[in-house]
Amino acid sequence: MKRDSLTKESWIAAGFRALAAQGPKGIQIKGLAAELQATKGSFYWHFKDIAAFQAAMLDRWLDLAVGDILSQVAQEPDPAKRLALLLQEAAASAPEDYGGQRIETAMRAWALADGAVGTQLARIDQMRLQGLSAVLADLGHDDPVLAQVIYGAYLGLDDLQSRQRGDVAAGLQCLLGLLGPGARGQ
Amino acid sequence: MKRDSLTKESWIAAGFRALAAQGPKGIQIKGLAAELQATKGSFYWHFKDIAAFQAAMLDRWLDLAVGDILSQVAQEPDPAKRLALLLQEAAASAPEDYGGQRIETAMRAWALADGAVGTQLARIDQMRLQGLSAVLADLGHDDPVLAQVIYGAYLGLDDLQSRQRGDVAAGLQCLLGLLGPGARGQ
DNA sequence: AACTATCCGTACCTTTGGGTATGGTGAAAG
DNA sequence: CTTTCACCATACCCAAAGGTACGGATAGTT
Repeated sequence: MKRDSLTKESWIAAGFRALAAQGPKGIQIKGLAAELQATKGSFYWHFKDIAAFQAAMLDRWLDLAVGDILSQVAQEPDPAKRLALLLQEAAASAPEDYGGQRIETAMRAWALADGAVGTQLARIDQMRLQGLSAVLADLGHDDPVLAQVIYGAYLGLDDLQSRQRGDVAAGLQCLLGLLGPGARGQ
Repeated sequence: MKRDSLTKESWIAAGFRALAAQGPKGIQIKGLAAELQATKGSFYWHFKDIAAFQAAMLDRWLDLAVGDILSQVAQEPDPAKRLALLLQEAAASAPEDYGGQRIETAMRAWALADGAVGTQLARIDQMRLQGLSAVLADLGHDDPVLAQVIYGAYLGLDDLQSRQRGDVAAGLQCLLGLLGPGARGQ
């Protein structure tokens, strides 16, 4: 292998960075190549076309978004601490090389304009909701809508506070306070 | 005036419809002209260029998103009913000619990729949050974060449930239930 | 009837981005 | 030293989209 050769991962990471910075229109070969100081020749060596590249990004995204978070959380014995750990892990953003904090919102925006992205997003949301529902059930909350409310509030707060003042942690703390003393695992 | 002549509003409405259906990339002259059964000649008669068209959409959007909703809500004497009325008006989607239910999410996605849209969205969010905060203050909730939580939950639920099962109304009902009996104005 | 302003269709230019073909370069194997 | 293969640069084609110039059609005006 040559010393300075790029990998699929290099291109995928650049794709996430461009998506986070410029939206879906940022995912274009010439732009990514410029940032990687390469040309389209390299891109078409690693990927058949743009569609294949997008599919690779979606595969990678599932790892970044869910990964082994849920299994890690499941190992925490105390239900209340499980909830806190879950929300903490959810707030942990992707690595800076992969778009950092803004990648979550950017992917959700991309999902609106592309069916394949939407399908993958539906899978990820469903996994997260299932994990959150399980934790809430252990805390005695059996309303299936509650998980959607908490997760939805997290998503909405993240979107809101990218333009308004405030921080997501305080919002979630406020919401958990409404659930009663039993849920505040600290 | 000729009998079948298009107006600025015709193009703007078509722009919102295309945005709601295909995302920001749907806003392109040829496509809009095809739906209006016209050509680019008409577009460039009504608008200087794409940037001017986008600016006109943003102006129109502020009317659609806020309009006289807040002043209408302010005329309701009962604070609890004010909250219910506010959330009800928020759930009322834009006219179908202007993208209907999906336009809100589509605009928020567009805001991520375009600074001017983001600025206008910040204005709209700020007006809505101020109105919601005022109603909540009348109900005795003085936590300034609470308005962000409720509004954020509404936004997040709307996004979530476009791909998952559930309805926004049930989610908001669940959230308001946590606020205590005083807030359930029905 | 002639004139004018409004409104829009058509033809054309230019840029941009996806995609392909092909040749070149360095590292490692023989 | 030569061959091979992984990796990439260059040049080119093509389709699509923004933008411009100009002419034609229609309604109202004088």
